[in-house]
Amino acid sequence: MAPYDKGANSRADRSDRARHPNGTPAARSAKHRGFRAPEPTAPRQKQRWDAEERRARPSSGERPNWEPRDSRGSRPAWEPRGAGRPARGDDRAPRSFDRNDRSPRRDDDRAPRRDSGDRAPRSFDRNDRAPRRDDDDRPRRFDRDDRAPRSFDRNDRNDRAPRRDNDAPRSFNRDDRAPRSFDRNDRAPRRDNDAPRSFDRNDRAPRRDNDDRPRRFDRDERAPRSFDRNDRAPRRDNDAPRSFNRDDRAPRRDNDDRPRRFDRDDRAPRSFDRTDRPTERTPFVPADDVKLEKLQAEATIAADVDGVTFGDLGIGGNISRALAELGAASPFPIQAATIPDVLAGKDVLGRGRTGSGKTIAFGAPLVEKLMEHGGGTKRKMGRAPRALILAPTRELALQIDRTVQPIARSVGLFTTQIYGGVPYGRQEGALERGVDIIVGTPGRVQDLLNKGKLDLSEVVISVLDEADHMCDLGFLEPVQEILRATAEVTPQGNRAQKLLFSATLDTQVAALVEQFLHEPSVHEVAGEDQASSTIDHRVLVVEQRDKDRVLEELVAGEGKTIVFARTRAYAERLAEQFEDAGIRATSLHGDLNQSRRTRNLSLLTSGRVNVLVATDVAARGIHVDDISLVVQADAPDDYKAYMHRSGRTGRAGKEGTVVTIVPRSRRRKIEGILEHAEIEADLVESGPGDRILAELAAR
DNA sequence: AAAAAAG
Repeated sequence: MAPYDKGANSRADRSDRARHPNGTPAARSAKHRGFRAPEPTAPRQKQRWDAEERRARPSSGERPNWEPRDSRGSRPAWEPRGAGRPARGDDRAPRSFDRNDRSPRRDDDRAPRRDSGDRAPRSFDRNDRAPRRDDDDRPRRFDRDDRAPRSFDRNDRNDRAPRRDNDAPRSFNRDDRAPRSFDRNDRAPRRDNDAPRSFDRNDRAPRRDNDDRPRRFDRDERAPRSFDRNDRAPRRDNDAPRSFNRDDRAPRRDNDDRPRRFDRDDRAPRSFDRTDRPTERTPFVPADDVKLEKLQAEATIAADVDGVTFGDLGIGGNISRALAELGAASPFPIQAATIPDVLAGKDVLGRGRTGSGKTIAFGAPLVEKLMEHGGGTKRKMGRAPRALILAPTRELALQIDRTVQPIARSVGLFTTQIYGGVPYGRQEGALERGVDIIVGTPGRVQDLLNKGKLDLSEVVISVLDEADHMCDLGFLEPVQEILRATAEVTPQGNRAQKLLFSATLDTQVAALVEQFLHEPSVHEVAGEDQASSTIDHRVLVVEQRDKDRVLEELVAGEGKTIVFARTRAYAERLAEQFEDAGIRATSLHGDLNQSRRTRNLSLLTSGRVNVLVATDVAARGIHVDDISLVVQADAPDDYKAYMHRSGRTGRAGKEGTVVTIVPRSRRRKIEGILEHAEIEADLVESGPGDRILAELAAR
């Protein structure tokens, strides 16, 4: 579709549906995007500002579409903006499409993040960068934050009893590990840095407690690991194997905590699993009896990375500076854990929730690696790409490119997005001109591959984000075909690399691992579980006939809310119902054309609407700052879905609430999911008008 | 069973 261009968009949009009544103007106006800079300081004000601006402006471009969705929509004032996009800043949006999409991105979001300060700077850059997409960058920062929280608590956990967990896949228990931190210091030598390391990390995030929770039980168990650790002093683990015995984890939580700490150090020792890592590296053992779920992995504790710099990990100066601009001044645990192995040419499995720095964990070393072996072909017209990054949704692919592109550009490499729903022209043109890194979704990549427009024979590094999801029916075959089309060895004769990342990486990836990976190292970050977090989980048992009214009361609050529905039709219906009720809401699902999807997501990130009703297309990886409430209008299919959906809130150590609505008949199912996810939540019967609804909505 | 991913 024409959608691309802005102008086009507008037209397209209308056609799409007029659904959105909001009337919104699209004007995200520059401000948002452009603005990012300000963020730190006073984000909110800006938003308001935006709103005003929007109203003021006529919309030129974008928004036109919106128009009032149907009649009904008389949109509240807010929407009226219709602003168009003016040039500049926001404008970015206009730019390309893709970009645009991105637009939504972040800026806004990020802003909040931590250091604002830092970011600020970037902002400017952005402009310059223009070319690139820049935006992306920023986002990262945030991520960082999120993670942070973890830390300390850990110890506490010990007490907790051993959870069971195991079962569950959760495997990761990250949390548990939490403890780590501090210890680290003790450890002394640790990497060089150690000294330095300090806790900064901590700062980041205080990690949250979360950890704790989950961890609870297990922790203890894990303890064992520890031992070894000590020995290791030097850590860095890399070598050492971060230890992880994920398996151990099983118990997950608990253990972690405590142990972790030690472990870290020890880890090395630990060995069992990983231990060797390098050497031994246990072959990823999938399954076996235990479900793979728990892949064993070496765990990295936040403390371990204190004081470590990207340079220490082997990342060059240009890339390190690009990362700093993105807000990643120093590596997060998952990055410190995987970067060395990726640079060493190994296949890597990384478990880390999005926003925990996963994108940089594979993006930075990928670019560094390309520089190494790539050399000469750089910038040659028509050169074939040498790296490929696949994601399950277009929005996630765009988000990843926003981060990877600036990193690549810092060393003269180019990325291009290859995803569906948009015209082929731009993508084919980029391929003809020659690019170094492809970031996209399976469908379009496979399409261009079969059309002979995309040559993957020189791809020596392939990344699968949300890898477990990429192994689902429907995704697996295209992914296998794509990976088969990539190179087996590098020009230097080394094995081409495959990197698999996901917050819920489990044995589901066994098929791909066995077919395409060679002795992969497995990494995870202790105490980083999704479960762990500052998220308050609630389950409301509601009569089917009262469901819609209950939902309306829940989303009536001021905070940003994402409502997950099982089907596209229900998501659309709820969005319309909310709008009719005077609530600024929009939707995101596969029935919308890409320009609309991009726009609607940006409406939420920019604050033009505070309720987004989506299908699971928005469950994984999407970063939107400050989501205070996640409502599951329909219970998730499994614990993974629960973890990914709930992970949209509680980021950066902020408070977050997840409310799941279930009919009485689904009580058992949701209880099973919560247990599997190692999340504790009380089930409460509720109905329209209950005070609890207003209380949850007010957060 | 649904959703996502090519059109």
